[in-house]
Amino acid sequence: MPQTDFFDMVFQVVRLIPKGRVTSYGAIAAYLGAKSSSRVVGYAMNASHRVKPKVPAHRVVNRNGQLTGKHHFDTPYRMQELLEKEKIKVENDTVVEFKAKYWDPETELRL
DNA sequence: GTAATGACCTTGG
DNA sequence: ACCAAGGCCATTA
Repeated sequence: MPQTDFFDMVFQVVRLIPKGRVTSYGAIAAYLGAKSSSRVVGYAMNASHRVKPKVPAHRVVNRNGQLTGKHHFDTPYRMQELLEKEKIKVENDTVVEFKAKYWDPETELRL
């Protein structure tokens, strides 16, 4: 499978996201050193379904905190359900208190 | 092989 | 303050 290292790194970071926390594509891209390639991160999520260890893509949202990719899940409700399971409130396809639950790899992982 | 798209973000007018 | 366009990497047609 032509999954490049970029994808793998994205999956790694996404899998490292603590429970009850969310992050944004740009944050992961920035952590990888490619803040401009935030699109690739989103594409990686799309491929996350094919990866062996499924990646918690539901914890990844855009900079606005909106569940833009919920439509790409098995069902549009799946993402919200998973988020609610993590004690993350979601309203109007948007994470409530997003900034409060925001998890920045550069700040948390980098230390 | 070229062209277009995509779960985005940043910058310019 | 708002609207528009560009850029990045990989995949698919």
